[in-house]
Amino acid sequence: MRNDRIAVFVRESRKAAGLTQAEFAIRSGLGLRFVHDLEQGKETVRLDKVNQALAMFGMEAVPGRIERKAEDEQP
Amino acid sequence: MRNDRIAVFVRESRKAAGLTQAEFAIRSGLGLRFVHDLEQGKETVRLDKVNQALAMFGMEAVPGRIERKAEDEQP
DNA sequence: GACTTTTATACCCGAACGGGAATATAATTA
DNA sequence: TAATTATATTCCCGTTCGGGTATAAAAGTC
Repeated sequence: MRNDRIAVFVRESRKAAGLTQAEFAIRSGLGLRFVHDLEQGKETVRLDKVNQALAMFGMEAVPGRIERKAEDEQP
Repeated sequence: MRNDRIAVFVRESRKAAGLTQAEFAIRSGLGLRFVHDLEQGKETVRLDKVNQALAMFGMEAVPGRIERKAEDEQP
């Protein structure tokens, strides 16, 4: 599993909005299965669906510099 | 066609690197067809492939605020 | 600890992605 | 303008996504 940035963003935004995956699926017009997969960081999802989810929060997928997690840093 | 941010970024980065679509396809391990589709802004591409392309420039798909183009602005 | 809600998996299957390769069209260059 | 190179488009087709639904597991509540 990877692609945490988008997965984490969607999950946290959804929770912040007080929605369950099921509710979010309905409101966004996406399938529950997809919402789950997306939040799990599934890498092979389709970009249009990802954007459909991000659009719920005024966001979209854009290029961003890859950044290491703190744990991976060289001391 | 939509998803210009990623499409434009890949196209311009590739050209800046002095690569043709064919060369870029080979180096990135992606299909020529996909590279073309991506640069055309095809929306239904798979995220892992998009990231595979962006990774060539140290980038990845991340959530970003949707921004209108200047032309769409209300005067 | 029993009950309710939410999240995680599984299955079936139509729809569509993407690779490779061939060809057409457009853009560069000599 | 002819020749060369790059980009766009098309075909065949194996692989896989994602919807819907059912169920299991986990998390949260009283």
